[in-house]
Amino acid sequence: MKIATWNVNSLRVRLPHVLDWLGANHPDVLALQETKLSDEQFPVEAFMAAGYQAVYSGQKTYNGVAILSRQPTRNVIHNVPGLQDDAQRRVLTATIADVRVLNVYVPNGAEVGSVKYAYKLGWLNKIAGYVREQLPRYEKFVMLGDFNVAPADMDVYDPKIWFEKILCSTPEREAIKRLRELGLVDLFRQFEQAEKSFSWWDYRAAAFRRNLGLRIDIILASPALAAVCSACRIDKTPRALERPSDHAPVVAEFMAGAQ
DNA sequence: ATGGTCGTCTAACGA
Repeated sequence: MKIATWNVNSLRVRLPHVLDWLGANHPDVLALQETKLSDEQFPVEAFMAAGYQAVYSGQKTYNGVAILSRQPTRNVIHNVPGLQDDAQRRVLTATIADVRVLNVYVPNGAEVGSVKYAYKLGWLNKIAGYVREQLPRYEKFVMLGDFNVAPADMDVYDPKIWFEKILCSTPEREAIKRLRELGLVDLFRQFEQAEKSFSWWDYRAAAFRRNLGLRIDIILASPALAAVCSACRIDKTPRALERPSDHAPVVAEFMAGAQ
């Protein structure tokens, strides 16, 4: 089984890239963030033709998450306790085969100390409460998406520049640490990885060409699922295409038994 | 160099 996450920064613009990537990689599950589409505009047919079902929680212009899967999705949840009244569509939960999937688009936070930063920390706290309550119910649980947090200095091209800046501040990193303390495992760090492995590069200043990036797209798994994970990698290929998303997909593979 | 680039819509704003 192969499970992936990708912030596409507008599914309308990136649909050709996503379809090409599905064809080349045939993941069982692909969690998307920043679709920026209302539900009526979601390209269900294009994915169906590619062999994928889709569930989605969208809004116009901003945010929007979706889960694509080869097998049917069950028990789809669009809301989280404490975030029911949040108009921002940032979370989607569904079961595929025997895996409970929680797709998140964590708020960016704009700047440390801002109103958006407070919203981000509150949002992370509520999601952690949801995970604490849900995780014991599922042996195979995966929380993945754009976390908008680089968990450690090794996930940042220049930790001095980013010291206590947004995406790297101590309270944000502690929020991620708390998720790990609930038992979730950062699959990427279970394996030997190249130094300076990142999943997001700013569009500006030729950041991708210079590999000035951060690892903010993350796949966290329950212990039972982490135990059968055989690989986790970032696929930089689509970031090098014409008119790319600013994020690259992250892919985790699981040995039979997670099928 | 306190900028730079995208995507949303066509003015700023969010990332």
